[in-house]
Amino acid sequence: MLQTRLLETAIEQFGMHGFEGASTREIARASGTAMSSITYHFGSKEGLYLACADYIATRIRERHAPALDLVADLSGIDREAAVEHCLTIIDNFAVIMIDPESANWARFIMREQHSPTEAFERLYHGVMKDMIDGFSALLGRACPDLAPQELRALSMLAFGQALVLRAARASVCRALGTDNLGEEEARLLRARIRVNSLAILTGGNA
Amino acid sequence: MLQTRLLETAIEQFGMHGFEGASTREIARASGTAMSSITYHFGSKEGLYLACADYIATRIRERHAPALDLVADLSGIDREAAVEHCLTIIDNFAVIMIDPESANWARFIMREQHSPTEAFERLYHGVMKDMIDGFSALLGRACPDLAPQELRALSMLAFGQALVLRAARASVCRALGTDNLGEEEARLLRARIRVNSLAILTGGNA
DNA sequence: GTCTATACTACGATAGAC
DNA sequence: GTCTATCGTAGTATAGAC
Repeated sequence: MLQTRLLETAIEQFGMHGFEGASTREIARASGTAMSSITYHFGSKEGLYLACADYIATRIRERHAPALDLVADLSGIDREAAVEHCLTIIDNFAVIMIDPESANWARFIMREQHSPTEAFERLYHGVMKDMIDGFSALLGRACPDLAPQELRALSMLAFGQALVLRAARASVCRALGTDNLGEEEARLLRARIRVNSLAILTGGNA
Repeated sequence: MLQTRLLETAIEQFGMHGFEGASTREIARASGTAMSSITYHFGSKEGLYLACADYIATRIRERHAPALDLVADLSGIDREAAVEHCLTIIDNFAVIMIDPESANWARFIMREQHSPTEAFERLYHGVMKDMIDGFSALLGRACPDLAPQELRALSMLAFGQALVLRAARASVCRALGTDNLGEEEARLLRARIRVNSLAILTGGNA
């Protein structure tokens, strides 16, 4: 599919060089087609950029489907199970942050986090909102004494532990004395995230 | 100082639009000078970019001087004091991540985290290395049972909690239902980070 | 040291053949 | 639906006046 090939190349290029820095000529060339195909299929460079946001949201939603199902129905879940579900979701997120595959669209999203455009709206309402809302609700079962606003803050901080593995990847690698995050490093990091998260959920905020 | 004015404008522009996206013309114009001044003072666009990295490293080092002093001499520090110092440093970092002033150079650094260039070397050896090494050593006093590699992993994860406030700023704001992180949100977030960090240091990893 | 003027390249968009 | 050709604009770098 030409459109898909263009989208995946574009996400890579937009992530690597930014919106202004990426060139439609190069995106087309790397996709094995002519630049005017972008105009034809997406209207303009900006149209392509927004289509990338939708594409990313869909892909993430697919990948997080198990986690979203986990929080879909909270009725009759006890506190211990809620804690365990939280740990699973955070670990799930950590795996994605470690995975090299997340590099391309992570950079795309990071850029939007700093100065959001229409593309951020599509990402947020396409997948982020449901993840944050769902996780906060689940967290409420694990930490029943926290106010709603505190739960939302805690959600973001908990994700932050895993996010750093992508957002500050180069520093993490340096700190661990490695070139990239292989299986050994992944095991170490996920284990620590689990221990930390358990302490947060059962110690400090219980 | 013309050079300083150019550097600060450049950091803003490089952060906002990326290396390729930022234009030397615009940087010069916003600094109130001609574009050829950049060539004269920094050699080229790339020279300006690298000079920005050095400038950022120096600025951060200034700002983190109290924290770096804190970890300079660990002799005769007891465990309780080490925990308290860790909490102070993490809070210090959180304040910087919340501060709007960090936005410009944070974007610059984030870009380098994803695909490091020579500029990352200058940032890392200019300030990051000392911060990570120092904090890991301090953490070793707070959590004496952890192996050195685990301490380094834990350091990065602990910073991650604060980093998310800058790296995923737009999502954090949405989650908290606010347009920006004001005093009220800052108080809430810092309090939670402190509680979480205390739980991590004394509960899960003690 | 800072300016103007200019050479050269690459960009996004569009028109029109097929 | 995909291509080639081309237009107008904006980029970096450089040369040379002052």
